[in-house]
Formats: sequence, structure tokens, C-alpha cells
Amino acid sequence: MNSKREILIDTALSLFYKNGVNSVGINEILKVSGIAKKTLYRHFESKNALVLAALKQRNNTFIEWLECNLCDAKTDTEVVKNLFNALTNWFSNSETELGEFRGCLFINTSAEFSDPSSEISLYCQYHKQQVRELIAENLSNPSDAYLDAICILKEGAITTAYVTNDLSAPQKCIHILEKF
Amino acid sequence: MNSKREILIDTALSLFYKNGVNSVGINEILKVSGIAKKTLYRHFESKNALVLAALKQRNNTFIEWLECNLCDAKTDTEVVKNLFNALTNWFSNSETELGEFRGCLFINTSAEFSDPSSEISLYCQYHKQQVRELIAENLSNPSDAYLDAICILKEGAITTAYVTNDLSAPQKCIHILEKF
DNA sequence: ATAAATGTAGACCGACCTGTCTACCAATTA
DNA sequence: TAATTGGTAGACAGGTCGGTCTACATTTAT
Repeated sequence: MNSKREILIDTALSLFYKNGVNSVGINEILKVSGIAKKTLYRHFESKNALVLAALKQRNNTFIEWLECNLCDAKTDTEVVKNLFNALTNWFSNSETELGEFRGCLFINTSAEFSDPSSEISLYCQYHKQQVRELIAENLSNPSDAYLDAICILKEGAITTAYVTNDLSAPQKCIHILEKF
Repeated sequence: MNSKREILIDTALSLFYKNGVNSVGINEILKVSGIAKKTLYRHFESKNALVLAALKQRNNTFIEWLECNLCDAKTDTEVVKNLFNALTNWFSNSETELGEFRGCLFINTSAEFSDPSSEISLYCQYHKQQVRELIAENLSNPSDAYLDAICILKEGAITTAYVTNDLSAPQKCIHILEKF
């Protein structure tokens, strides 16, 4: 019976994403999930372990979501369009499985953890690699330069949308890549 | 005599940038700066006020630094080159006045403050506008699309460099913009 | 010289943090 | 039936948080 474990991860993830990892205490997660502290510490040896589990969950959800959005593209330009249209939907809260847009959890979490060699920072880095590989798999023989451009613009779109509240950033990225 | 005030801001800023705003306590700032708590609260009514002052200081430093890097450009492509070369220098810790690279303080701080209408989040947004305007001033009749491209790529370069540790991102941005 | 402002040192407040522990309950399994 | 497992509730420990306050020292201005 690992349903408690899953409830803990789901609750933690939604709170972490909404308010930031360091701003959410264990007790809040317990209160919201209605699970006892002892149970949490049977499943996770520390808060960091729970954070890591939540990041992994988010990574799975996100990769799956992105996969679905890219898979039906027939040309490279369609992949790009699908990718950035998907971002637009995410930013405007049309993708329920991703939750209310609050930037990228992995960027946000990296920002909170100053040690780049910590397990958590490394996992954030890993997530970005995963996304990059997924995009690469959906392109036909992409050059490194093209892939780099897509990925940098993707990060730029996420950051711009979140910090400056400009939801049109992904559409601008499509135009930029048209000329590439 | 506002030297104490300045010391507090400088100390707070360097700690905030290194470790994140929420991870740095008032007491740590006091210990490092060697200033009494009462003095801090005479100058600032709350920690948030100190955070805001530190952000303003960072904004000034950053804008000044960027201004110096852009001002001697003669063509638009030179402005772009100067901008992204400056980012490269920043990321590789060759710009002492910006401190050891730990991403963008304003992006990081936005990530920590979940309420987008808070004064702090709004100031982060303001900073990005300031940078955009500064870039615009150094370009000759730039189209909105061109300016958008530069700014999105800039955010992408910062985020990519920080999260995935790819210091070459700015140079890739130059190539992307060459084809624009 | 006197008064006001600015400073230091740090005790203290109530709240919250992660993590441990006791005590008890319910369900499954040998 | 007895024992094990997984659960609840929450006190507790040791520490940090932002912020207030007292008591005293030093500087500045009138």
C-alpha cells in the first residue's frame, strides 16, 4: 500500500510548485494531506528526499505531457509549432495536468538551492537534458545549433512569461525560429 | 551618515544573491556586517524593505554595467555582440562588480516569491523592463520583434547557463540573431 | 554644555522549522 | 489467536525565523 506515499508526493508537489520548496514546511504538507508525520518519515528519510520525489513526479508528468504534444508533428517546423503552442497553453492555464502556471519548477528550485552539486540541483539539470532529448527525438536529424536555439528560446519563453508576465513569448519564439 | 545603511544593503545583496533571499536570515546579515539589529530596523522597517533596497542596488549596478558594455557599439549587430559577450563574461566570473555568477537575482527572487502582485515581484518585473529599454536605446529604430528576440534569448541564455551550466549559451544567441 | 540622534549588544517574544519519539489503533498474515 | 505492519495524533527537542525592547555608549547639533 503506497497510496499514502503517492498522496504525500502529490500534495508536496502542488505546494512546492505553488509556493516554492523552501517556503513549504513539512507540517503544511502533513496538514493538507491529512497524513501523520511518522508516516511521512517512514516513506522518506528527509524533506530533501520528498523534494526529490516530487521533482521526479513533475518530470514524469511534464515529459509525458510534452511527448503527447510533439508526437503528431510531421515536419520539423510542426514540432517547433507544437512545442511553443503547448507552452502557450501551459502559461495560460489551459493544461490542467500541469497546474496553475508558476514558472518552471526546476528553474525555480535551482534558484532556491545555491549549491549546484546538490542532488536537487543536479536533478533539475537532468530534467532539462531529458526535455532536450525528447525534442531531439521528434526532429529529423537536427543540427546541434538548431536544437540549441529551440532550447534556449524555450527557457527564455518560460522565464519571460513568468517574470514579466508576457504570455506571448512562445509565439515570438516560433517567428524567430522560422528565420533560422 | 548612511554608511551603515549602505553596508547593510551591500552585505544583504551579496548574501541574497549567493544563497537566495529566503535562505538568508536577518541575523546572518547582522553577523556578517557587524551591525546591530536595532540599527537595521532603524533604517528598514522590515526584512522585505531591505530586500527591496538590495534589489534596487543590484538593478543600478547591473544597468550601469550593461550601459558601459553597450555604449561603444556602432551598429545594431555590434550591440547584440556586446550584449551577449558581456553575458559570457558575467557567467564566467570575469565581471567582478557583478559577483560570482549565480543566475539572475531577479529571476531567482521571482521564483521565491509566489505572489506576482507583491512589491518584490513587481520590482523584478520592472528590472527586466529597464534592461529592455536600455537595449532599445542602443539600437537604431529596432522593431519590436527584434527587441523581443534579443530579450527572450537573453533570458534563455541566463537560465540555460545557470540551470544546465552551459556557459556557451550567449554565443549561440549571437548566431541565432545573425539570421534574424 | 546639554539634548537629540544614532549607534552597540543582545535578551527576549511567539512562531515556525526538521526530525524523533511515545502511545495507541486497525488490518493483515502466520 | 498472536504477531507484525502500517497507520494516527501529537508532544517534544533543538534550532532559526522576523521583529521588539531595554540599557548603555557615542556622536552631532544647538
